[in-house]
Amino acid sequence: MTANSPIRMRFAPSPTGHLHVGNARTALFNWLFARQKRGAVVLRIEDTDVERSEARFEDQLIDDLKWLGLDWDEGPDVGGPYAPYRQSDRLDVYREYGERLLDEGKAYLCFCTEDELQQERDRAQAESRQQIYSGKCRMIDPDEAKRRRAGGESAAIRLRIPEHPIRFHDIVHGDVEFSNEVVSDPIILRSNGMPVYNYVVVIDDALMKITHVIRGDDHLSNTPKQVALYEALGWPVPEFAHLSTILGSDRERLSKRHGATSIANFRDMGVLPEALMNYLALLGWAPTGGTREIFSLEELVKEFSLERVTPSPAVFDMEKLYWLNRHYIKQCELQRLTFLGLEFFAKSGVLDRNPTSPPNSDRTVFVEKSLLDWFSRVTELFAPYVDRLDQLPERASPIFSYDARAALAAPENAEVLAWPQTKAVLDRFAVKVLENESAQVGKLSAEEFNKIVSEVKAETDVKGKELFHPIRIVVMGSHSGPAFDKLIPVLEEGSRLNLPKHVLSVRERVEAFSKARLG
RNA sequence: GGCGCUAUCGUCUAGGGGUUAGGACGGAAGAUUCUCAAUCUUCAAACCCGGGUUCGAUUCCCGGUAGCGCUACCA
Repeated sequence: MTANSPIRMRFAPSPTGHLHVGNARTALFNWLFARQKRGAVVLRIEDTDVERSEARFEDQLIDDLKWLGLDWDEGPDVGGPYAPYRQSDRLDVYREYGERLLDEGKAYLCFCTEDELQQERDRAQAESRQQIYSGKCRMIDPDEAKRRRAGGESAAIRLRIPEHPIRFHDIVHGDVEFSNEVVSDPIILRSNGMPVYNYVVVIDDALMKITHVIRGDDHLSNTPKQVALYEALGWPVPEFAHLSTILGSDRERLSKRHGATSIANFRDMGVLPEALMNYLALLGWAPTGGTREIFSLEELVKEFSLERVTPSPAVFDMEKLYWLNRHYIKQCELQRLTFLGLEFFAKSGVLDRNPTSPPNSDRTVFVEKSLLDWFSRVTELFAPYVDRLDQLPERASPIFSYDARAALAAPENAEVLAWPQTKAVLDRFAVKVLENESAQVGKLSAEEFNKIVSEVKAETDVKGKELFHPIRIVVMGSHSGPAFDKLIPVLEEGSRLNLPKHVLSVRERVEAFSKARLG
């Protein structure tokens, strides 16, 4: 690796589903390193596994990556000097180099059948020996082998592993050495002509001039095979950085069993991309000093360092992600938060999706200005209370579904309702609201409401929570909730809007409550 | 089984031959608020085990143990 060659990184997911958090972290670290070093980022689609790869997953992957705020300089969607960037479009290249290795004697044809190989492995297993390929076909004369292949015998191409230990450097793990005794001659091209992962990565990384390979440490044990390939081809070996595994709370590899693991899951839960990225950066990396926790993508680009990446596996902690998400929700510009929240309100049914909205825009809800303004105030009111945006409709439910009977019956309200002063407060409050002219038309202002409260206070001589709790139960159905100043106007305006389900005004709430209370 | 990687509070981590082993999430307590949340303050909580090396190891070395990974004509 020449020291002054431009830094080139790659992110190489398989299109087998939505982007997983582990892969997202790998993508992030690659991206951070590249952007910091002013290097290039390549997106390459590894679809040599025909069984599991699907074209539509490629689009999902790209959407997920973009949602996270990542971008790339070369890739199947944007092109670039080393195109194509999809492995299924590069099969000729792999075959060409396979033949070259064969001609140079660095690789050989293997005629063993899968059954034979399986038996070999079983025997090795039974005798508790190393399960490596016996090398049976290593000695076949190359010319004879070619004749057999030409004659129709099916053959795979295997790389010859050299007779010396294989060493390489890893930025996070240091020097790593594998004895050649324990690494099998790997198949690089299957008998059906399809290349194998450990081979194509090397060909592609080398041809695409990748200088630093950052990937999950599940590839660490594969690296010696790859290093042997670079050497066989006479190509420079890149720098490696193997990132630790992300574990679930049971210390097992994070999987669907652990709940949300794909980027799409987090997006659908209303986790902000900046929160996810910040969290992922902290999984395995810490800044100098180790005390700062909040980082934007731009700040990470400045601070990030591969040398400071921890080699030990990390347990994914949802609570800490939520903490960051709460932080970013509070930071979030209200307009953006409102649009994000609208999705979830629409999903919960308190808001109609505009039937005239374009068919492919199910992630965007179109609403008229008055509705938008009102929802932005609802969002402002309740967003500080949620871990994730999908909890917004639930938190805001006192606005949308008011149930006087339930409020009277709720065990958590029982104590407040039983206070001796409560009856007087309730009575006076009801009278005041009902006789208020603004309240009659759903236009009670915060000021007028406060005036009513002070009058109730003066007339009943009840103050503090003995005063506020009963009133809050009437208005919200619960003795805890947001401040009245902001809540009252939201209720009043909501009652005048054309929503799928009518929002009750303060007066309507008082009427319903009195009716339920007094029979 | 073989090989490899890893090992600091419950979790993410800082640190590093001599420290009161630091921060954050979560937990507990208190302050504040009409309430909840938020906020602020305080508290509890860790160097896997055993051998070396050393005046001194949590830190360096070796071994053990445990977890994870690889051991495919998967990626």
